[in-house]
Amino acid sequence: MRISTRFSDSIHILAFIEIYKDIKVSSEVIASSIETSAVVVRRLMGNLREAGLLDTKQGSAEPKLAKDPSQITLLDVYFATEGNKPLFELDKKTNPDCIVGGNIQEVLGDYYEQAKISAQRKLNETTLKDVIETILVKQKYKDSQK
Amino acid sequence: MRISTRFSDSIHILAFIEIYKDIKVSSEVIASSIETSAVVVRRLMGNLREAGLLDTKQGSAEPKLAKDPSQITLLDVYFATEGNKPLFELDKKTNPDCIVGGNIQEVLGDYYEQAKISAQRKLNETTLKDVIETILVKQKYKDSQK
DNA sequence: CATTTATGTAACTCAATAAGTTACACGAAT
DNA sequence: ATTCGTGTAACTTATTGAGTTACATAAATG
Repeated sequence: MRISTRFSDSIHILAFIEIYKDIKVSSEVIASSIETSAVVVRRLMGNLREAGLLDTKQGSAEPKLAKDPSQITLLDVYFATEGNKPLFELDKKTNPDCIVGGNIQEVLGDYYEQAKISAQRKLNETTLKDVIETILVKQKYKDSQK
Repeated sequence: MRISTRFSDSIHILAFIEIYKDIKVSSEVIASSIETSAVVVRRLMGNLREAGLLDTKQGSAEPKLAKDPSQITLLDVYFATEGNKPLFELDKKTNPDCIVGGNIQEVLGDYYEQAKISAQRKLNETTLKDVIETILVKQKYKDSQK
């Protein structure tokens, strides 16, 4: 299983907006930090807006977090970008006339759900505030090494 | 993130082999339970063999589990099929000259690792024996409803 | 208030990858 | 010896995420 870079990129976007909240921040500028295109950034910002995590206004380069960073968890961002997609893929169909094929999907589905919930619970323990603080601490250390 | 059907299919294969251990089981037969092709099944069986979970012999339709079903966890199968691929994708590169871009990969990597371990721990709690038993119980219930 | 700047979004291309197919060498069973 | 089955390489196809182009519309600016 693999979670696409959309998730990482969305966290990146939110962290960037919060850290640089005092200056103008266009999708172009954010894109250059992620090293992707501005359109991709805008698309992701659209998801974050729909999820109620971000406020944006067309035409104005002034995105704002819709909540305090301490109230946004990685799980919130996960749902905003990945929705309710399953973490583990089940087959579309297996042979219903076979004992194994006829039952395994349901059985595995239950176990997968447990593993997924477990991962999500962990993501829910970390807030955007934690991420930002850790980024700033790391940067401070780098600066002190120069 | 999404784990491919290879994982589900591999568990399916192992469960099938164990349940039908008294009769001849060719890749063709297993494929018809999964509703896929025999070559795909053989490829997966190759992975399981490499991981030390399955014994197969070229030419003979008699695959055997290499361990007792109670000693094979879903995590073992996970590693056999998915290896050590990350659960969450990080960007290949972000702008090192930006405070956010220069630090976020390392920061997120740490949090991702925690979530991944959490999911894996859950997968490690379930054995092939559990899966097989649950399949058989479900089947028994279905049969009793006829 | 006209011009510039920026967002929001649709439509398309491109690349990566999982799944499925064909082909065939080689081992095992009969 | 012939048939059956595995192991594997090489190819095709489908899906999907990422990136691009284009443009309508909203806000900022001088």
